[in-house]
Amino acid sequence: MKQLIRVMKALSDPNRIKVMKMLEAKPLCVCEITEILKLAQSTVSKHLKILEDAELIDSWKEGPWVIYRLAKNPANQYAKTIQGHLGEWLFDNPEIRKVYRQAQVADKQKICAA
Amino acid sequence: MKQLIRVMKALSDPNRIKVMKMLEAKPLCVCEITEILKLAQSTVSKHLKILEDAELIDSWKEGPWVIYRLAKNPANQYAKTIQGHLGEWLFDNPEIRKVYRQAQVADKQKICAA
DNA sequence: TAGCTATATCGCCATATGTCGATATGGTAA
DNA sequence: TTACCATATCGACATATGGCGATATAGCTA
Repeated sequence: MKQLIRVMKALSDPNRIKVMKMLEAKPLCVCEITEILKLAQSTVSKHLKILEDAELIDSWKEGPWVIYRLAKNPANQYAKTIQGHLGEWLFDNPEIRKVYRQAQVADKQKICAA
Repeated sequence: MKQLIRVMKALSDPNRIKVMKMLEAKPLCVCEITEILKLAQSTVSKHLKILEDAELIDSWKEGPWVIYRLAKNPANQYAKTIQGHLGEWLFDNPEIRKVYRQAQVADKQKICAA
């Protein structure tokens, strides 16, 4: 039950939902997500940890960045199922469409190390 | 997005998850749920309101009782989808199995007006 | 080594949430 | 009407959550 609640809690926040939808566009580094959400970097880092703990996303290092993406085939069945549905949800939401489009064109070379 | 978050928040609490699974056994009145969860009646009432606001359950009056059941075909697509999955989840969880069995045999004639 | 960049963690604060007991509401029975 | 029962709402409390700025960590580059 803890695993299920972790997933539900993780998706109980609008900014974390936005992150999930942004990552559908493409994998992103923390500074890109921070720029799009207009939150403090520490806040974004915390959100990402919550999503990662729920197995909804995963990450790897790439040069100076930590890149996050939607988790591929999570062991957590709840994460896997809900993540699948999320992919079909919310595209009619203007706020979501906006961050999704921003994610599509995000360029870490330009955003980071400004 | 608010609707989705309402559903996710509603299912972010172990006692509310238990209520959902108990209602899979059969519709129950508030005093039966209160007895099984061993919580204050006011607490149970609040949990039920949260689940009902998310369209995961609905209710009707029947004699002295208010009976709650899993919502049939909720207009809220998120509620509908997640409710469907919940029906297949967590039966391997001992805590859930316990309250499920208690719900199956609950008898409001015996529990209420003790 | 020193300094810079990206990210994570820490400490704090305001608000949200889960819990309870007490009280209000609504219906039924005497 | 009065009394009682089931349920809902209220007010208070402790804990959880989301936000921030400051600081720590890790890797790269000069």
